Amino acid sequence: MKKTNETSEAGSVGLVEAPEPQAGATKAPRKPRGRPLSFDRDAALETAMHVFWERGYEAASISDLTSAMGITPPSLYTAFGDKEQLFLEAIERYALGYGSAGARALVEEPTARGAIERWLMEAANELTQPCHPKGCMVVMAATNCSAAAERVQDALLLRRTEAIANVGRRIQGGIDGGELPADTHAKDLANFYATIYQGMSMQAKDGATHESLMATVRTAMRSWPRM
Amino acid sequence: MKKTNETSEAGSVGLVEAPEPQAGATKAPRKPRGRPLSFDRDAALETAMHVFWERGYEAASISDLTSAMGITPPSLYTAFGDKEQLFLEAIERYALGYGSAGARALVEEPTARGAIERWLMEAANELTQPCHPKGCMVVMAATNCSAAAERVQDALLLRRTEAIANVGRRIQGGIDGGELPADTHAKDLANFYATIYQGMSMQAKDGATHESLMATVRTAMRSWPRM
DNA sequence: GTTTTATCGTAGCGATCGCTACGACATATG
DNA sequence: CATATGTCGTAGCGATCGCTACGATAAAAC
Repeated sequence: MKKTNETSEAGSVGLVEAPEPQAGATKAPRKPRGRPLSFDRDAALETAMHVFWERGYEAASISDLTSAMGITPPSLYTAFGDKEQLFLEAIERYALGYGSAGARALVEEPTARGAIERWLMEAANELTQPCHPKGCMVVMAATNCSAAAERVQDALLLRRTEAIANVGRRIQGGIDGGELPADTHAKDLANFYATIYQGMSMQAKDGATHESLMATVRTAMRSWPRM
Repeated sequence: MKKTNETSEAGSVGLVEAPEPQAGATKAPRKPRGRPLSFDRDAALETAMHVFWERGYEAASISDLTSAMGITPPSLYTAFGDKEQLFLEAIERYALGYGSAGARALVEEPTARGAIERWLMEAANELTQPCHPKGCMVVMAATNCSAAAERVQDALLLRRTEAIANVGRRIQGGIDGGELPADTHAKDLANFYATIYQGMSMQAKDGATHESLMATVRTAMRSWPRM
């Protein structure tokens, strides 16, 4: 068996920060034994992410991926395991990059309302950018798949579920802090704004403009509970 | 060439009402020449619709379809043309059946607000029914496809666009009739509630309950413009 | 009855799918 | 140097995809 997953994990961590060689560490950062990869693994993963983002998990064929990444099938399988693992790495990369604005808004904004509003306004901007595929990859990349893609669908569903839970916790914090009425149902409100976000993602894929999504955000904020 | 599309059209019309033999009409309802179909075309189409609804356009294979419909591939191609035409017929059937509640609410309700609210409340019920696939077929059945499915994607996009336009016209009618503030932007408000509907469809596919979607509808109606 | 028309079931077409065997090649280790 | 390790490109595996040729069969037209 080949142990490709080891380097695989290191690669996705390397997106955040380089694996700093600790001074006097026991582990030496020695080079691996055999012939090294002849391509930039990170750049190839970035390209694969865009292909999956554009086409979806199953519609993106190995042929689509390898030609876009500039490598051959054996190289892809050596570096990433198989199609499913490559997709999961691509999703992780997406979540840490393009898809990270929402989580940042939730922890950085002082009020729950400000956090939700910033999340959606930044989404209106990001989902309609012309330099990458429209819509949210976590929402759109595996909506209709065959039974063979169940693991991938479950992974995306888990990410969506956890994101909504984070929104709910932020809202509950607002309730506890007196920002929102005490009788506010945090989960329902979180589901509402998640519904808005997922709907915006589909609208963006259907060609909606940034201005159109911004209007939707403004309208959605009118549903924010009044004290 | 075989002329299967002729009977094809008649079949989808027959969903609404039987082709009544007009008294003294010039066209006699004579039987077709050759060997008749050995299966119920309407029932087979209904089954195909459910398979497409459950799996999506591309993930539903001819093998999936024929085994569910209880027929062989040649019978499918004789009766429906090809996979694309079968899907388009299935979508038409869906729009006239399960997906027709929204259009009905728009024309039947006396107020624009009542129409939108009834549309979404009925959607909350329909999208979560356990006796058929979750979510809206027009929204979900071709979200991530290969380039080969462009025609199908365009057909669904057209249906979504027209549905939103209908909502916009109903809202504009409410503005003109004095039900809504004169400065209300009908298209923006229609896009907002379409975003809600499409988001609800994804939530339903992710396992949301009827009660959860109803809570979202109630929250969304708080965004309705106040006079 | 014969002829014509059209669907039937069997069987399989060419294309593409995800994936890999295999020998050549490039690197670290001894 | 020789050896071990692991990626390289070529070429193609078995499976499935959407779809169809073909002879048999069932109905209407004659």
